[in-house]
This record gives sequence, structure tokens and C-alpha cells, in this order.
Amino acid sequence: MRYRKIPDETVRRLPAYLRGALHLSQTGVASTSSKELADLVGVEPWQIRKDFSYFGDFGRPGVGYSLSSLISQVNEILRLDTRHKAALVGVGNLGSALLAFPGFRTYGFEIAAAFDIDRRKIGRRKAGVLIEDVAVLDHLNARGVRLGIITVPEASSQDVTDALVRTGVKGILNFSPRRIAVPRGVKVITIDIAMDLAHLPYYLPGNRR
Amino acid sequence: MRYRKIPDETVRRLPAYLRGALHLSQTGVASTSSKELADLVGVEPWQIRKDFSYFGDFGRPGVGYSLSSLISQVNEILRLDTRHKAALVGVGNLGSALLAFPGFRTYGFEIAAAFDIDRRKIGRRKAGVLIEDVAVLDHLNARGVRLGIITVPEASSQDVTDALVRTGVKGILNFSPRRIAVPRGVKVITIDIAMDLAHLPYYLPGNRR
DNA sequence: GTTTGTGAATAGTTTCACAGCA
DNA sequence: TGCTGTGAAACTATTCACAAAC
Repeated sequence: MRYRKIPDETVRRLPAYLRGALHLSQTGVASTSSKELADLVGVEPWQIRKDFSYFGDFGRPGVGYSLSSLISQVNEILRLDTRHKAALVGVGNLGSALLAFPGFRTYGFEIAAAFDIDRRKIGRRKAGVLIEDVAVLDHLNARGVRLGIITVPEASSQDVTDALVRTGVKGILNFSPRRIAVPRGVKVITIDIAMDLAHLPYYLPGNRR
Repeated sequence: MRYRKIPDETVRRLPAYLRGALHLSQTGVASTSSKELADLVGVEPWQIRKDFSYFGDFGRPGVGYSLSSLISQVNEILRLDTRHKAALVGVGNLGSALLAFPGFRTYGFEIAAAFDIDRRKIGRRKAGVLIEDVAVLDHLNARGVRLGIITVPEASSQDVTDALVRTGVKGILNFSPRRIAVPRGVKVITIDIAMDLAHLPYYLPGNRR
């Protein structure tokens, strides 16, 4: 395989392939094909083969893919082979739900710290995580935290972002419906739930466009 | 403007433009430019002009865009000019958070019904919404509900989907980390929080790819 | 025969640059 | 002059089709 720039879309799909591979692996089978994996995750087989082709030879023609090597290779590409610690800021409704959310563990994530501004919450625990005062949001670097999850009201999302970046956070999962500015070298992924729902009616039957 | 197929990416960006326009409108100004709106939502000005150009003439050269007409036109394109009722299924941590989530209202959505399987929850109210037995999930069509929000564990997401589709739901916002099968004419948008986080480490500094 | 890996073809999206209107 | 609207160019991603490997 020759080097080519890896499409962002390919990187975005890799976690889905990983989940599919983990699922198959748990059922006890040792190998799979692009067809089987494609049906499982809901894409076309050639898409999977093409995506994998950017990273080298994953499978064996006529045979398929070994699940164990597929899983370890994708884990390594996505850098999920080391555990990642995240700090969650904003223990409101959504923040609380995410603290209790089991899905992060699938990919080796751990919410290692939680922060809020509300005195009544500070000092308590939610889903086993101590809620700390957002005013002392620092030293995260020393605690091994490099990811941040922002679930605060939009008015304070930029302040929280700045604080996270100051303490060494390099990746942010942002749930607030506002564009947040970060310096070069920090990657932000925004999940704007209302906005995602907002383009659904466009595709409803009866639309004349 | 001549007719051309409207890119999905354009439709995906429209809610952001709408939010930006609403925000500016609330500050009291009456008009804006592609430059100002672009800075606000974090895209480039030509992107906005190009996106709007698919739908007709929105602005006036040398002047800009009238916010009130921009808002009503985008609302109409996205079909947000009528209120949309949604049924939420699965009142767990995430479901509860979404019931209390104020963001849906920005785009005219209302969670008009909630369902769960847990006897202890059925009959209670969360954020003002009565929790009903998922076993009686039907007649939603008669209640004017055309959208569904799925926040159940992945094992039951397909069953819930089938029930929603049977009762006339045409659009689904799916939070379960599983591909759900729907008949033609039903649109699904999946938000897989763990998966979105999973591709973040790839972009962290220090990655050699 | 089966299934991968991948160039080439196609499709889709972004960016540019500028004509034309206010 | 200022700003929109849009063809054309550049770029990116998807799909195809098939040679090579097992």
C-alpha cells in the first residue's frame, strides 16, 4: 500500500468497525469478511475494504479478517490501545447521564473527574465520581486527564473551554450549542442534539423539495 | 437560480444558520451579512452564500440579509414552521436528561409523550411529561406525533423502532449504539456518543499518522 | 471458488473569483 | 464601493470492477 492522506470520513467510521468486530468476537467466532462486517454496521463491503486499505493489509484474500488482529490494529490506529481519562464539566441533567453512561468503557474511556459550579453538588458523588469545584479546575495534566467533556449552559462554555485548555486538555467533546474557540493543536467534537434533530423534518415524507 | 440537487451537507448546516440568525435577531439588529453570520457559526462566508443559493435569492447584493425573512425562509425549508411532536422511549439517565432539555424548543420541537418498561416509572411525570407503558405504544399518529426519540438499551432498540414505525412515526433520533432497520420513507438520525468520542484520540497531538 | 486490495471512474462538496445589483 | 449569487475549478469521498492471493 502506498501512502495517501487518510480521509476524515474513514477515521470517523473506524469506531463502528471496531464495535462490530468486538461484537462478533464476543459471539466466539475468530474471523469475519468485509461482507459480514458491512452488514453488521450498515455500510457496503467495498467501503470497509477501502477504508482498511489506507492503513495496510488487514485481511487475507479468499479468507477474510482475523478478528483479534483486526481489533488490535484498529485500536492502535485510533490510539484506543491506551486508556483515556476525561474530565466532565457541568453535572446537570445531561452531565449526570453521561457520568452514568456505560458506553464510554467500550472504547477505553474513563471519566476520571467531574466539576460543577453549584455548592450543593460539590463534594457529592455521582456514579462514583467526586464532584469538584469548577473554580479549582486545574492540575488535570498531572492527573493524567487529556480529554474534556463539556455539558454546561452555553453562556459559560467558552470559559470552561479556556480552563480545560489551560490545564492541558487536548481533545474536547462539546455538548453546548455554541461554537467554542480553541488554540491550534486542540481538537473539538461538538454534539448538538437539538440541531441534529432540526434537520429531520426536512427529510419527512411530504416535503416537496 | 436554476434547480440543482440540494447537498445533504447544506441541509445539515441550515439549522446552525437558523440559530445564528435567531441569536442576532434577539440582539435587536434587523439585518446581517454572510460575513457576520459566518463568523458567528464558524464557517466561511462563501459557504453560506452557496448554501442559500440552492434555495433562491435570500439577500440583496450590497446590503445583506434581512433577518426576519431569512429566519422565516429557513424555517420553511426545514419545515420547522409547524410544531413537531416527538415521543421519547426509554426514560433512563439519558432519556430523563432529554425530557428536561430546553434546546428542542429552539426549533419548535415538543416531547409530547414518554414511554418506559419499568412499572415504577409508569404513571409518574418527568419534566411535566407523563410516563406511559411502552406496551401501549400506539395511537401516536392520532396524537399528532410523527417523530421518535430512542434512548433504550441496544437490545430493545429494534423492537422499539418497529413499534414506533407501526404507529406512524416517520423520523427517528436514535441514541442507541446499534444500527436500526426501518422501511423506506422513515428517516433515522443516529447519535452515538461513545463512538463520536472514540475518534478523538486519533487527532490528539503526538499521533504519528 | 472466495475474498481481499486498489487503481480508475464517478459523484459530491468546497473554494475561488468575479459579474452584477444596490 | 459593498455584498450577493453562482459558474468553474479544485478537492474529497464513494463506487466500481477486477487482478492477485488464498
